[in-house]
Amino acid sequence: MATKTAAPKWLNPREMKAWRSYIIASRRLLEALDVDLEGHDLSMADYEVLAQLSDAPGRRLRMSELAEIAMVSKSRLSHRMTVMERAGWVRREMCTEDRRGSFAVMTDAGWKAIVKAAPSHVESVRARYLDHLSVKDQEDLARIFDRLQTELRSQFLDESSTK
Amino acid sequence: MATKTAAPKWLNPREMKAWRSYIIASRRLLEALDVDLEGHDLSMADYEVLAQLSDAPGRRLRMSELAEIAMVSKSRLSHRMTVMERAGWVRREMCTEDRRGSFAVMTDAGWKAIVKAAPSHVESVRARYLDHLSVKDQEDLARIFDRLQTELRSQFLDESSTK
DNA sequence: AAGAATTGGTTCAACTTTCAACTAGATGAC
DNA sequence: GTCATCTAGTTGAAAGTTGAACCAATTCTT
Repeated sequence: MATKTAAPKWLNPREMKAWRSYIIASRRLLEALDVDLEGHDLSMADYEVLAQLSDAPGRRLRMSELAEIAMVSKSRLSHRMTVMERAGWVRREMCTEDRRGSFAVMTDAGWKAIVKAAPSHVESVRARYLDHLSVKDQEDLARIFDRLQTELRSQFLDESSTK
Repeated sequence: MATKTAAPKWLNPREMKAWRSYIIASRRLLEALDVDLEGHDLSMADYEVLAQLSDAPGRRLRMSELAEIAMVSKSRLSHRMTVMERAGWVRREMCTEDRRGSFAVMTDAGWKAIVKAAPSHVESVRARYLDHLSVKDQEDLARIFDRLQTELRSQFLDESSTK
């Protein structure tokens, strides 16, 4: 791992603040958002799965694709699907083109559930996060975290190829 | 819940970007940091517990205090402690002043483990996060997330009093 | 066209987290 | 002092998550 200039071992106060305040606020924020969703019997992760599915054409997606865009493991998606299937929000359908595969399909009840939950979730994102940011803050954060994401992805690709 | 001006129901593109890029990058970041720590048989949560404990005078803290500052539930701390106790990193000690209570105490082995893990974790925080931020970014993030945390805490206090 | 390697998805077992119940000691009211 | 209430911490069961093993279908190689 080549570093341009040898980085000091520990974090200086500025770095420390940038790190700690981010990590602590994020924990609290995620926690608050999760609590806010509880009223709809949803976790953030399940919400994300349903939201992605509801956005897909025909409200159906291949399992792996859904896992990918909702950022959950295949195994986890499989488990959550059986739970949400029991709740009547989704169902699985055989995939005829590739008979290993299956589709996750959102039911009407699932659609109703997400349509019902969405406004309150959005309100919650506002109240917990966006409302405390200026327009400039929002733009800064978008820029910063976009870059971060790009870097992380390229690191990930590097690591999985060289390893 | 009084809003100054009625907020539109959905997020505009700028808000959406500020939200999505933050949440996605954060997920990836946390994931990467956790993977980096795996080599030391630690999760971020356990690392945090040990780090806080190692900072405490005498490397000992009351269980509830440790739970508080490491941001984990009492129950969870209790369970993790028994795991880490088995690993020989910590031990519990009776508290004589308040005989309901107990102390979490870091052992020498635990101290060695955290001292060994810390530099690589710091390096990981740099490589995954700090290195991609300008000094200005760092200052902005510190300011933004500090404010966020303050707001979230005051919301939390409000909600638990009025509820 | 046969076998090897890959992919899509599920399942099992181990482990972690949560929630509610519980024990035991401390505190407060009267 | 005694009864109620509160607090510290643990426990056990249920639910959630992970990762490896697995099955079946597909694709690649030759």
